[in-house]
Amino acid sequence: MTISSGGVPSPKYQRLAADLRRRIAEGEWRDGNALPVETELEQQYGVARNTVRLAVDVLVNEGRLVRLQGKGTFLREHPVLDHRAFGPLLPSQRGDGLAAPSAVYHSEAEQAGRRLSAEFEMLIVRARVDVAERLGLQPGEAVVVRRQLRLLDREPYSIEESHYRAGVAAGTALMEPDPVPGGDEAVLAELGRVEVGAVDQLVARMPGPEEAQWFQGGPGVPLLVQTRVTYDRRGPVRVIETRYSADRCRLIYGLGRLDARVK
Amino acid sequence: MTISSGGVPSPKYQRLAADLRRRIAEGEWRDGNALPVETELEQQYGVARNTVRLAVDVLVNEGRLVRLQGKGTFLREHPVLDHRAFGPLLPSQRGDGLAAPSAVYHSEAEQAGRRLSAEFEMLIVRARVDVAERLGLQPGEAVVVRRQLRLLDREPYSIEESHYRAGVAAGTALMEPDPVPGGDEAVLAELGRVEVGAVDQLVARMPGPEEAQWFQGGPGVPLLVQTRVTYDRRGPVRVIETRYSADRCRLIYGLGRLDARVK
DNA sequence: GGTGATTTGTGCGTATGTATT
DNA sequence: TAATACATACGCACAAATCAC
Repeated sequence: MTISSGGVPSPKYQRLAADLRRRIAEGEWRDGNALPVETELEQQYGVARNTVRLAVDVLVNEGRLVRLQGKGTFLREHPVLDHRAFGPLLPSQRGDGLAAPSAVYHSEAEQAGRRLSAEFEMLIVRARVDVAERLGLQPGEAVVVRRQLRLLDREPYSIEESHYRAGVAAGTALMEPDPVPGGDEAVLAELGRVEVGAVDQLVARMPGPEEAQWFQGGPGVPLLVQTRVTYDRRGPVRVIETRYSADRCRLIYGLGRLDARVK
Repeated sequence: MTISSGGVPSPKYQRLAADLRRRIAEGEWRDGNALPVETELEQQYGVARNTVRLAVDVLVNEGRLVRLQGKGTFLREHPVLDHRAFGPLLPSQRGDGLAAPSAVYHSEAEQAGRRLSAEFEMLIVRARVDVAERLGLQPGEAVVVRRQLRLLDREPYSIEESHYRAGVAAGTALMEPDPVPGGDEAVLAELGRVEVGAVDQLVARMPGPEEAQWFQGGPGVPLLVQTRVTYDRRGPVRVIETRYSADRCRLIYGLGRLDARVK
């Protein structure tokens, strides 16, 4: 073991993990270069391959390393795209700070030199209990879910699902299995339901198996989940749940008066 | 193998993990009961102990299970406490929606029947590059960091760090190694620096080793990190970075007009 | 296009350590 | 103290994906 095993009586694989962290921080294996292969790490540290794998597992689950079968082990890349979830928009963008039509997403990405695309789905399902509660529905009542699967530079970025009470969507373009040009907000406005407020709830958690499969993030990449309930003067209008791959997204909220500096 | 290995040619440990997920979802091992011990799972599924551990590893890193040496393997508990990061406060609370004095935290916890405590530290350090940038400082300039380590029912909940430019804090109570009664906002107000706006940036990531040690969450529990830059009319005032253990916290933002329903 | 070498993935077995009960 | 249960560590073999030739 070339690792200082002096005062710290911790297990080998943990010391090994700590040493790899140090070497990463010091800049070995910059950019896209691979780490030494497992057999070489065995020899460098004089441990069994199993121990090497345990150590690398730790860093993988911290989101620092990615293993690719047949290729090697690499530093995880973190190309982030900011998304302004609320607040003053750039002059070139429409909206009052609350609504974030698809166009806003795309212009954010464009200005960062990235490309955002989306697939659309519409489905009618029984409301999840938490959705039903927020919309004031009976448990098990039907809701229309309009889903956008967003890709950033071809890679999974977010899943956005708008939940509408069936009665609201009935007979409108919201029942069509296609995105509404101008955004769902336009349809709501025609119905006289202009969203003037919202409550956002933010949580982070690890993806479940289906989510992990879609997001392709692998272990160590949490999801950032934003659950927005929008309101007009009559009450709740819709629930918008957006799940972001946390290594690709930062959510921005502009709050209060920002006349001085908008950053 | 009692698992249906029919159409799915995935590895044993992954099928085993999927089966454990199913059994968890179906309610075996409710409340605080332990899962079968590893040797029993070996026999139930007819695999090596190593394979059992690989499968359980998956669920541990998804945040679903916790392993306790000498005791067993258990479902992870998720007692969450909402924290209102912005928006209309309850009538019993002071504040304009922007500032969140410690008193607010405590009353939130109290109303949920939980108890929140905090330890305080003050330190003077060179500004991190991102903090320096946001405060408009030269790289490496000194900042005063006022840190609150918050515990919820005796368990680690959050780390909040306010970063002040040294020039701002000099000669004020902000240099004292104790919390300011009434909150740091009171001191800023005396200096004529009333915070009127803020920009929040939200990200989720896995904890580093020191963070993991403090939060005691183990693998599978991400952090939710809120980085707030507050502004008065002259410019940025301070950077407040708050790291939450994601399994114990939900952040709430009230946005726009919420006269109708405040939930 | 294919073949073999490389590299990580999966799976088995065994032994011993450490914390809890 | 003894038994239980997870943690650490070694070893081996073969599979699957990738890459260089």
